[in-house]
Amino acid sequence: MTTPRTPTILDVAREAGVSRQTVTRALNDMADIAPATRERVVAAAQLLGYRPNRAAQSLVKGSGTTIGLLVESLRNPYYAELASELSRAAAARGWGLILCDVGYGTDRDARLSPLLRRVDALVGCLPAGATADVGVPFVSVDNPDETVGDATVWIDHEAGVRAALAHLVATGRRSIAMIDSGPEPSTRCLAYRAFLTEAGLPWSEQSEVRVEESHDGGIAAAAELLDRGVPLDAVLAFNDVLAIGAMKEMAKAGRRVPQDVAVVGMDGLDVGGLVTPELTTAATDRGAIAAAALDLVADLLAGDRRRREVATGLGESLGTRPRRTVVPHLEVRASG
Amino acid sequence: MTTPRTPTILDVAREAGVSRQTVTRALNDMADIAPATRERVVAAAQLLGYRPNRAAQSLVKGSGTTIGLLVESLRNPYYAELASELSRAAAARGWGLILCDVGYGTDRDARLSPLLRRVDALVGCLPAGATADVGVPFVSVDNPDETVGDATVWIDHEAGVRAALAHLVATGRRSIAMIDSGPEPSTRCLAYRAFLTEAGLPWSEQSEVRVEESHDGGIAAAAELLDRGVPLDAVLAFNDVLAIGAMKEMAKAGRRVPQDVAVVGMDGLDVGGLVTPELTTAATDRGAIAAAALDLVADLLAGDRRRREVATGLGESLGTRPRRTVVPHLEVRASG
DNA sequence: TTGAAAGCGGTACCAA
DNA sequence: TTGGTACCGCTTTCAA
Repeated sequence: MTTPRTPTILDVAREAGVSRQTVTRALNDMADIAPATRERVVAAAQLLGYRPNRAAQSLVKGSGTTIGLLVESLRNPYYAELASELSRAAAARGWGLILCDVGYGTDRDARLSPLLRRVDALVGCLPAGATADVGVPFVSVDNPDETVGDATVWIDHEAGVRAALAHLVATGRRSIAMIDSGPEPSTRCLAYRAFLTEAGLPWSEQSEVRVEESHDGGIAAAAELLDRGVPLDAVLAFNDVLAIGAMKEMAKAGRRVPQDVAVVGMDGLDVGGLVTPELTTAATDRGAIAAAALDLVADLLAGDRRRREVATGLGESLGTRPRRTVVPHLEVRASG
Repeated sequence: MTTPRTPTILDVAREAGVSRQTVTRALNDMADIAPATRERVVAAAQLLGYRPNRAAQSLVKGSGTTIGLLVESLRNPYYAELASELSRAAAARGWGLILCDVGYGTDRDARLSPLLRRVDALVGCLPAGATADVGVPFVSVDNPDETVGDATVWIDHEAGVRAALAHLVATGRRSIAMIDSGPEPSTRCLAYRAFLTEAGLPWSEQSEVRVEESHDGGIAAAAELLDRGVPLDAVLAFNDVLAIGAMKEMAKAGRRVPQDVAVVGMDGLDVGGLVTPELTTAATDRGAIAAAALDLVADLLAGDRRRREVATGLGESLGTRPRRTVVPHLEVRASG
């Protein structure tokens, strides 16, 4: 038994006894077609299970922009909220957004390559130095390593850290530890040190813990801090996920939050509102981050065009478009 | 100044002084091309900012499957976790997954239509009777209304409810309320009633609250239950998000959870592990749900083919493939 | 109202 | 090692 290939517009035309243009007219609700003819065509298409070939359609109409979103895992609420914003921002521009949940650890590249042949550009939120040279424009979001990608959305975490610490100081805290993430002191951590110094607050190596960026990491960090037995009336965490883990461990160890020790996170995730007490956090505007990322993608896509104009002697000059957008922090959102 | 149109392979060929096939060879790392020629071509492509047209490429090579994922909002952790699984399952099949975060309320269709011209099928997780007749195969996930979509992933919530209630009863609870969602009693709610009856446990209309499916809904529901002043030593919630809201409100009202009142959710979301105490929940296997959904998509896509065979007299018979996959619940995950 | 022909931008096969 | 040519499936323009 021969498997018939998937039917094309020609098959429908043959079946309906008309030409292919007539099929197009019928199936696309165009004018100038006799109702009877249309019905016959529609019936034929239905019978054959015809569905227009998307690639052919795109080829002739222009394919529209599709971008890929790279995240470690959508189970991390930070990425989930960002993806939500990006999806809407993309939809607003009429762009498609292909999701690539690369997952922690392994075969990043394996998951990546099938994606690359489908997108015009990539927006990525990957911590490590992964994903260097893909073939398409690449906008990295909140990546401390600015050498990654063709453009960067940079979040002003220094301001966020200062706001968070100012809040703690204003509420009378003096022994403030920091839960940092990553092998090296982050920008946030450096800002933390600078603030403490300027404010004349105590700091020592014992004030900092460095853990993996996860809920469990937050738990481990809090346990470690308590273990050290140093004075501690507040903790600033690298982000909300860590902060929530820390809060949980503090409570488990019998410390009252925030009476005994205040915990402040960064990001302003929804989950911060689910826990008790609600998490105090230096929030970022993920809508703005998403918008900035898509603007950069648009710039990059347009930049190719501009570069071409110059190359062909038609353009004026390249014009130095910023390849780095700085997104500010919002106010500190204190818990009830 | 004329804006040059985006360069095609022909432009590169002209620039490099070769034929277009040679360009293809050079750019696709194919054999049988002189290194010098390749370099020249690559340079020309680089100069022109050439990038192959995806649509054209797809047209000639076969476009590969791309599916769309419809969710209310990725800010709802349930959808986020499901999207994560679906993304990976799709990647494993070499499929692309376009995300459509339709958002609550408004312009669903507006967000939907640009998506439809990009996908071969749709997987949707929409509660209301939205999105009836899209032009592509549609698999609805966990939708109580089975008339929606061409196939359904059905979750055996009845078993989940029974397991959850059995757990409560085993720990000595007798006055068990239910927080339900939606205007009508859900399947879960009916299962709840049946279980109570069979177990000889008390039930009255006062035992149920019906609220909007959100964290705030959970808060409101708990407040309402407490207001009623009926006996209450346990609450079963329609899902984890509601349960977490309820837990929070209970604690706020001075009820100890779980000593005074136990709260059980359904879903088994990660967030259940973030709150204190950790949420007890009747978990589902979202990996299985995702796999089932993609299997159904594959069936649907293949079904078109089969239908065609029959229509053209080549196929045997349609064969009644199930259009509804039932995914079981996992065990109840009790808190510490 | 319908049909014929010319592309859209690539890749593949065969001949040079 | 390279180029010529057909063709992928659809839409659009122009005639009939």
